[in-house]
Parts: sequence; structure tokens; C-alpha cells
Amino acid sequence: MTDPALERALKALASARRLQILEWLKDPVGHFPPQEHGDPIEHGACNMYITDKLGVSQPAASRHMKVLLDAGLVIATPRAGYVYYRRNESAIDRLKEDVADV
Amino acid sequence: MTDPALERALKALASARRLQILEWLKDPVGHFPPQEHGDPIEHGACNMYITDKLGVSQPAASRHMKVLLDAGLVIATPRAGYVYYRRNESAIDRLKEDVADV
DNA sequence: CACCTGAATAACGAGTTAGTTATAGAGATA
DNA sequence: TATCTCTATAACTAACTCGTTATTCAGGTG
Repeated sequence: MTDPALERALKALASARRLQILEWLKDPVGHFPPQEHGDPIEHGACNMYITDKLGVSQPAASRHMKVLLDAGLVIATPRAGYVYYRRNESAIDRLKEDVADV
Repeated sequence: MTDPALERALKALASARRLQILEWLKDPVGHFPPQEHGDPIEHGACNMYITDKLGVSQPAASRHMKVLLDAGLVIATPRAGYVYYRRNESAIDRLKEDVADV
């Protein structure tokens, strides 16, 4: 019947906070301070900056990132004690195709 | 920031039941029994048939339809004591465009 | 007008989400 | 090894979702 992965991805999207995060991750350099360790283009934005910008507690931000991660919409790269997040464009494209069939 | 209408539409979509309903409404004639009063093409499917096919209680089905209606994704037509539902294709298309920008 | 039927609402319970603070865990550095 | 910092998890609360049954509302029919 309906793909459970699609439902999970839609639930992940159906949040202003998480839509905002994905929007920021389109352009990490433009939306976050310069970061020393991870390349913002290759590995994405540092989780600390995302947390700060979200304006919620660190655990709340952590859970939002986990929802996006579990839905496959972002990719996490741990590096030098930090975690960097970037968009999973192929998964996002797949979701867009599925929505286009609605 | 993020459009509240987009969030509402995504929340409406993020349900296997409601995705299923929208799928059925693509082809009312193919998915529901013939109905005497409302033209299935013009006005959509009779709410009773949707309720039956969903396999949940009448109030549960009623709430699902209300979520879709409040999100603007379907159009309701009361007629001869029944309510007929059809897809709001222009709203659905708008949603698809918004998702394409994610 | 009275009745009948379909749809909507009320009221409840279980499960989930989203926030909090506090704590544990893991990795890098000194 | 010891420490320090960032991330993840635990525990709790408030609010929302989704199902139920019971009831009310409203239109159409006799």
C-alpha cells in the first residue's frame, strides 16, 4: 500500500523547525559562521551552529537532527569531536518524486 | 519564515490513511461503488464509501476528511444529505511546487 | 410536523511529539 | 591516563494525534 518510508519522510518534513534546518543546509557558508574542522561544502554545517541558530535546547536540537537522519534526509559526519550535517540530496529528490505522484 | 500553510499541508499528507484517500480520489469511479446522487467525476466520492473503505469508525473517518479539508487538499460538496469529496488539484499542485523547493 | 439517516462533535484513553533539565557516553587533547 | 567538550540519552511534562463509543446536529423524506 503506502510506502512507510514515504510516510516517515513526510512526517520528518512536516515541521517548521526541520524545514528551516533543511533550508539552512542548502547554503551552510551563507547561514553559519566559518568552521575550522569540517569543510562546510563537503561535510555540511557543524551541529553546534545548527543548535545555536535553532534556539532550542541542545537535546531538542539533537532529536530534530535524529528525525531527519532516521528519515534519510540528511547525512551525518562525525569529525574531530563535532558532528557535521549535510542534505542527502538524492533522498530528498526521491521524496520529491514521491510527492509529485500524490 | 516557513509558511504555516505548507506545514499544515505536509502534516495532512504525513499519514498513510490520508495518502490512501487522496489516491482513491484520483479515480472515484474505479475505487468506489456507483453512486446515484453526486456525479463522481464532478463532485467526487461519497463520504460513506470512503468511510467504509477506510475501515475505521465513522468519526475517525470524518476527522481524517476534516484534516484534508482544513489543509485545503480536498473540496467538499454536500448534496442530498450526503457529502462528496474530490481532490483540490490546484492546491495539491501548489503543495508539490513547495515541496520541489525543499 | 415527525422521523430517519448521515455527518459532526464530545469525551475518553493510548501513544507520540516536542520541549525542558540532568546525566551519561565518547572522542580529542593535554 | 585524566580531563574537557560535544553529543546522545533518560526522565519528566504538556500538548497533540488517532482510535474508540455515545450523542448531537442538520437535511431530506414521509
